[in-house]
Amino acid sequence: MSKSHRSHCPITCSLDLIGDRWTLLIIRDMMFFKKQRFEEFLESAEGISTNILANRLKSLEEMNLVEKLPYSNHSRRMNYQLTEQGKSLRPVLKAMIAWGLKYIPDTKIPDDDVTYQ
Amino acid sequence: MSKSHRSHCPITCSLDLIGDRWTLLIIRDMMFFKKQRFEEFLESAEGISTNILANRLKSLEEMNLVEKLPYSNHSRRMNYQLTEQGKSLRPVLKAMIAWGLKYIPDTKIPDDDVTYQ
DNA sequence: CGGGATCCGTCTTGATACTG
DNA sequence: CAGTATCAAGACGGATCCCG
Repeated sequence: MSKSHRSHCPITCSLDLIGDRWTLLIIRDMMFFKKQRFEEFLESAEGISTNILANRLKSLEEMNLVEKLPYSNHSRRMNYQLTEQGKSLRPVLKAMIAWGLKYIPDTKIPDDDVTYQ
Repeated sequence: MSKSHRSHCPITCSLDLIGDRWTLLIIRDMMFFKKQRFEEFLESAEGISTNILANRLKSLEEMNLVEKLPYSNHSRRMNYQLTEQGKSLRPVLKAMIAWGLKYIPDTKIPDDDVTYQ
């Protein structure tokens, strides 16, 4: 990710940026589950380890898909939030949700939840 | 890819199946560029190596996104074609194309071409 | 305590050479 | 032409440590 582009193809370039097993999961957490903190991503993203998470958050910042803001003046706590460019990935995630729900057995949206909107 | 699911989340599961740097590129070649043969994918998919291509094609077959058909009786040539399930990934690719074109500099659709439809 | 960095063993990926 | 074998490089998981 975030390496030099392999081509001018928008699919190839998109995959260069977000085509791994974790990046879109972190964006999902921010977009649909309103997660904002390191520890929340750790819990939510099915088994990501701390070094990988730190690495992906840094990449996402460098790609301007996410911005890192201090939680308050008196805490080291950080908030990670989607930028406009990050939010614009919603149609991509929605398309994947629709495809997954239709074609992958056992995928579902939790009924007690209004997520994925 | 094609390992056991990490969860019931349709995004996570979709990423388990197609969330790597090559799989969607091969599907792009079949869907938009009408490629069907091993060698065509090798040329088109910006530097994929033969073992990775063979591996991904096998995975795609096992996931029933692609089917492998003999080209003729008297040739070892194989044709790889999208199944209905594979074709149903079009909206995902279209969403990535739209995002890439809008947010990644230097991405473009070749003007002499009517691809990506 | 939150947010990482570092180290290490393992698993995955990939470039290259080779084969039917 | 369409792959397989080999082996090196890199990505990853988990534990541990660190720093404010």
